[in-house]
Amino acid sequence: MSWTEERIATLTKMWEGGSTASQIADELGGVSRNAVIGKAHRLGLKARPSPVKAKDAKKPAAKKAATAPPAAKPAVRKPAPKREAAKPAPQEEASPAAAAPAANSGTNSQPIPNRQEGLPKIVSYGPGGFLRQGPGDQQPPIPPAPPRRLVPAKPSPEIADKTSLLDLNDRVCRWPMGHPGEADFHFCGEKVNPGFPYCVEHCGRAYQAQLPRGARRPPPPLPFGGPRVR
DNA sequence: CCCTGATTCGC
DNA sequence: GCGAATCAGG
Repeated sequence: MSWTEERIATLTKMWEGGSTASQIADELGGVSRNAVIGKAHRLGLKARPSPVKAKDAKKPAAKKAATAPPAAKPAVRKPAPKREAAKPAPQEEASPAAAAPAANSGTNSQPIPNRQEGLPKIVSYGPGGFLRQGPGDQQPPIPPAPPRRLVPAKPSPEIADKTSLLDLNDRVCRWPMGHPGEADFHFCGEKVNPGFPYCVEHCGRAYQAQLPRGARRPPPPLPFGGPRVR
């Protein structure tokens, strides 16, 4: 399985959208969680609330006994030995500075509460790999009010005033037109169905019944030949 | 235990 | 460039 443009696009969107690497890997299929993380890092998009504490001011360069540790370098990663022997250097540095009262106590603010707290919320992704939220995430009622007919694509008049990523706000339809990365990729841009991220027309397409992640097999009939080609 | 992301390093 | 193995925190 290779990293095509679309797979990378989906990975990027989901990663930035707050999905976990496992979810992304599951969605993409054919790749492991580690592959997703590795790719994300290679793409340069990292920095997300990670469980491992963010060491700062300390040198983490004691991991693999980097430069020239005196002998005893296990080096090779064996397939299945027990834990790698030894963390060689305890690395003791006596904090010399007397004062340094560290007045950075209030700098811990992570504006990223974007995590499912065990809720069975269903998060899936639309045609362009864009976050698609369930109706319950917005406002419980409000029937999508299906349109009379579904026209293939007739959102904005011309591509001249097409809705770009920067033009998105919570009043215009975020339905992607085309594929990310393409020259004329844009968004629907219609006035949204109040309470939804899409216009009335695209709500009818976005909010089709989505099975839980486990029992989901055939992708729903999405337009534009969505990114998932399994 | 489970989960998470980070990192390393052989391929 | 890729990703399994590994690490490390929650």
